[in-house]
Amino acid sequence: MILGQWIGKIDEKSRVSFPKRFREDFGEKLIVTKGLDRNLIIVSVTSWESLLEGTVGQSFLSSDVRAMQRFLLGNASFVELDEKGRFLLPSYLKEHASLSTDVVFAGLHRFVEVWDVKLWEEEQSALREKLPSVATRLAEKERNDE
Amino acid sequence: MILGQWIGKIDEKSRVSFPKRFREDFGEKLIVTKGLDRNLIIVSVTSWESLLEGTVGQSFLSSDVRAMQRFLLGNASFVELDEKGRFLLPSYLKEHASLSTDVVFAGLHRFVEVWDVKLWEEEQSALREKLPSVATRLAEKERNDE
DNA sequence: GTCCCAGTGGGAAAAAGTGGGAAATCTGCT
DNA sequence: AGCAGATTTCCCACTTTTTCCCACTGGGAC
Repeated sequence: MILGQWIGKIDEKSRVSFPKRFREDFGEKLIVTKGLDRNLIIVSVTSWESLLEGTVGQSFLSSDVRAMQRFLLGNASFVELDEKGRFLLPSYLKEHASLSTDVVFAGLHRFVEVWDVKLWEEEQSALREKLPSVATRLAEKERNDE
Repeated sequence: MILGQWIGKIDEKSRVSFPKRFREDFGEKLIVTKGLDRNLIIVSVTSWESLLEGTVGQSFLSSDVRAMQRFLLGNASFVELDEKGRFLLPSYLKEHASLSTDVVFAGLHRFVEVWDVKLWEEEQSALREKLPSVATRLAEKERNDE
């Protein structure tokens, strides 16, 4: 179970330390990709592959398949940690998440999210406002699914 | 698994660097052809035939198959990389994808797409809008296929 | 305090990317 | 056939990026 948060830095060479506590779960090789919000997602190679099942094998004649592939595969990046546990962050990902220097790594069960500190804090305070209604909707959904 | 993106340039002589990270998977000899959108597709010689299965591998008695053959095969160009990993881009392909100087290479599992940077960004933001519905349709399709 | 380790920063060599000259080849025209 | 202009190929030079180290810092344990 991956959880907790950690604050790290991006240096001039776009290197980022991957939190030590997550390293044993993920290994030395990671997949970094765009998140659905202004953030990044890091997953291990093994869970990445299971995520892709059923989408990438299909024919490129379908425009839906092409769209999904462009999002899932085109935006992803395969990175390896150096001996100090750092990896190189591609610039297109850095831009997508508006990362400057200080970033937050948040463990979310099966994957890790990366946020710019500032945006993370904004998200947190926004969360405080909307959490009650979110909880209500989730509860309704759960009831309907049964 | 081919994934990730990279930005390259087309120089005055219509030469383009093929990203290093893709080179080991593709080798020195590539096939470049028109994509179904405003883009190009690059395939390795070895996976070219398997990629075509299900598209042009079918009977030539079907006029749809013939049409697709004309598009994919008729527009294909066989190129070789120079010692610096560059290849020459035929002008009819350059025009098809509206390429100017900066292009994006996106790795999509078995092949690479080439886009003009501007068009790629537009595609990305369009993707953002339609991704939820795309995901739903793909999930439904998968359920029906079972 | 000292030791140790995770994290951070940076130098320098190597590799990759970019640009362009000049020879070689091709093309069309007289 | 022979020439002129354009295109392609081969090669070299410069710039930027990446990679591989090594050194420093700061906090926690002893």
